[in-house]
Amino acid sequence: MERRNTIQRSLVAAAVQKLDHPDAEQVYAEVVREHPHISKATVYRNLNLLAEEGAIGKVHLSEGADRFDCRTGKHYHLRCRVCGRLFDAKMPPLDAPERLLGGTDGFSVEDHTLEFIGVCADCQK
Amino acid sequence: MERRNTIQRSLVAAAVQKLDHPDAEQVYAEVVREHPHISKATVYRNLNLLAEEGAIGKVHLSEGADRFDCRTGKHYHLRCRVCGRLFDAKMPPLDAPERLLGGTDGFSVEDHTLEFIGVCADCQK
DNA sequence: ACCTTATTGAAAACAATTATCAATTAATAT
DNA sequence: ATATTAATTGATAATTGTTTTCAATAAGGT
Repeated sequence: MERRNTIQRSLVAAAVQKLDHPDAEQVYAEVVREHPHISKATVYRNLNLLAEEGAIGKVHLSEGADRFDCRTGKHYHLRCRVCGRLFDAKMPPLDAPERLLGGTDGFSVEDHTLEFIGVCADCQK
Repeated sequence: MERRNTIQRSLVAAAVQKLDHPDAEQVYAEVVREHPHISKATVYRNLNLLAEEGAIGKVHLSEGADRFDCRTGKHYHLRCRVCGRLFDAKMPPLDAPERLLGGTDGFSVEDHTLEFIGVCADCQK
């Protein structure tokens, strides 16, 4: 199952770089301009492949479609509940917040997600 | 639009009390035993109504269907990635974690979600 | 050029949820 | 009790976001 370099794959990767936290639909819209025959399934497939191999990040939110992120290091997001835009939080990842979990009966914490919800500067006007 | 007391609504509420963080499907399965003619749409509608009025909690996770919670106060959850079960975190809600967000360009934070992912005691065996 | 196999495109399948709408029913007034 | 009326229901269709299927295509090595 060695990976091959397809033009579709690099177009998808480039679109994630170019766009700001796009969802799959937006990536498709961007790629289809250069490559009008690409299938939506190919976009989804490649987004997932790229995310699996760590080339991009996949962000699951408390509302709406998944977003994709060219920043790959662990970081949190702020989601504007008005326009839906995502912003990178300028905040270091919490250091082992599971230590705050007093006595969780042998549950072994491997990861956590943290999402901030609010209204962005533009939408406050 | 004043709310009425229907038997369906109270059965849905009772099922959420009885079950442990069920999803809509599980609530339906429970209610349909007593009330075989209930529609799935009615279950979804009432879960959302109850959540809106604060009688139950609705939990959106990073995977799978939404869960419902008879505990209504703000608290976090641990999700077992093996069996999917949800556990209440014995941890006080973070106090204004948005203070850790240095300079977020006028974004006003109203809320946040925090979810722990790992493996529960049972699934570690 | 040839072979093997990953990848593609198109469409269907899928999962979770919401919308539609005529029929029913709870709460209120009569 | 009875009529009124608007919320609610049940059944189904529609939606949204995503994955699966599968025959056809194309990469990359030999």
